Amino acid sequence: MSTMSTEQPVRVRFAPSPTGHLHVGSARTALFNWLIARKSGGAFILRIEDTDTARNVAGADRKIVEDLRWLGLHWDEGIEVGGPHAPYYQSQRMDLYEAAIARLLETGHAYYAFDTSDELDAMRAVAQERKCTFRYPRPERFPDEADVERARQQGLPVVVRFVMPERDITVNDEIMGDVTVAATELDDFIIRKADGMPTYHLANVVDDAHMGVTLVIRGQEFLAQTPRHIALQAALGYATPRYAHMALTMDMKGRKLSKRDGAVEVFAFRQEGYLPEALLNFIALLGWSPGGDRERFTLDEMIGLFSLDRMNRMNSKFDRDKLLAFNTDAIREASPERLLAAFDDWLSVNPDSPIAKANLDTATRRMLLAANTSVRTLADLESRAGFIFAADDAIAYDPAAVKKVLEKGDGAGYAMLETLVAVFEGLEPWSEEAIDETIRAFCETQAVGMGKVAQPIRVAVSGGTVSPGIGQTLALLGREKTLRRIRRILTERPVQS
RNA sequence: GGCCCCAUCGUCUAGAGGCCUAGGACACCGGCUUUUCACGCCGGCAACACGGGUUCGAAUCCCGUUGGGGUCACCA
Repeated sequence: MSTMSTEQPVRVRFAPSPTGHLHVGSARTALFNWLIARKSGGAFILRIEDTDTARNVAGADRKIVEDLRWLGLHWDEGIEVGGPHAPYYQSQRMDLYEAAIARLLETGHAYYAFDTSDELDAMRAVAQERKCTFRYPRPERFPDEADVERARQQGLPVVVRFVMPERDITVNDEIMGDVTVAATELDDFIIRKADGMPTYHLANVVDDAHMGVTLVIRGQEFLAQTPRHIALQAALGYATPRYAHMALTMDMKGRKLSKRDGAVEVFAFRQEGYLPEALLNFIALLGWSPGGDRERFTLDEMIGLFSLDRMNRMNSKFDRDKLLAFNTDAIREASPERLLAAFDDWLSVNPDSPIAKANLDTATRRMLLAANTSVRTLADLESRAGFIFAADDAIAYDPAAVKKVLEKGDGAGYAMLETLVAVFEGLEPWSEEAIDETIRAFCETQAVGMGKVAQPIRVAVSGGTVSPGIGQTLALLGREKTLRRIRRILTERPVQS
């Protein structure tokens, strides 16, 4: 079978910058790396690329760790778990970069430069005017240490640039195919910034080599940069790893996924009540398909099915509706234990919700879940049943609901509530079953439809027309609160017609 | 703008020259179910960007056009 890949164990890495919570696009990159590591019996490494001191956000590494763990994408080597190539923060590996830069300087593969950003901008502007690609003008004579000293004294920025070889470079990409970039498109890029930190290109290449990374799976935005990395590897005597550049995930308009149209961080989806298995399944299908009609998989199934040659080359759009559908199914298919665990996790990341503040016992949480199997996200439980646990005077009445359910027909709904008060006062015991049974019997003797009875109650206790089953709702609410809310609406009569 | 990548329903995709009158899923529309909202079930609408080739035959191969994306940083 073709799915029984002969993939050799690969060493892959996920190397985010610590700027905040994990973005779903990054999660997708992490997932594919993780999948192939698991499938091949290789290793998945988590490295933090924090060489941009200005952009680093304190605590972001912790958030990334939390998000990755929530997804179930565990790493074999990296921050927090350690490994043979520790440390896994680039800011702690400066000696490695310094050694590499020194070697490049000594062998004539790199040189110092002192241009200010204004000068650089001016040169680019000129190139722009002449409509040609800007390429940094390599000096005929490379500055020596004395020049560096002089530049420093003059307060000029001192950077190190790599001598880009004058040859076309082909990337043998496992997704995009062979991509050749002409020598004329590449110039002497910076490998050490004025603040002494290595640039992404240098640190990334050095670390991948030292950590024994054999396969690099990353977003297509890096494809055009890869020739630089290949040249760097050649100059440093490193082997070039295999490359696989994935097409990107965009928003529904084909633009970059932005916070403006909804959650983009894994943590935000967690707070919105998505299950990691649903998110992962959905994300996996953005640019990958095992072929055929199947599209629902567990993580374990994905490991078995995954292969790079099934990756698409075209960008995909993040369709939130489809994700919601996946989540709906994941909730419906989850075992009671799994669902309870997921709900508890949701409560832990939504501590301010009424439902979390109610500190429900396990039996009640189970009951709530069992009776609301039609929710699409765990957060729906809050919007559906949150009012039960809110304070009585926090209930806001929906004017349209009041008008339609209570006032219509000369206040028939209010009249119904008046009658119901007496019924509820004598109802024993106050349980879901007894309440349902009593209401059912009441409807029969009064010869009215269920809707005529249940809807007024809903509006009275919730303010709107939506709630879980009426028996469960009132049982959870308790007799006292039920009656209090009914009496309150009878006195207030919130909307005048 | 230069360079690079891409192009099947609105969206994710199946499709590796005849199996395609193009399949599945989501969304949408209609119906059923129903104490509310949903869920669910059934049915329907809907695509090979365009133009040239190659071939007995093209969604599948080639070229061009158009469109989209990426990249040209002391960000990763």
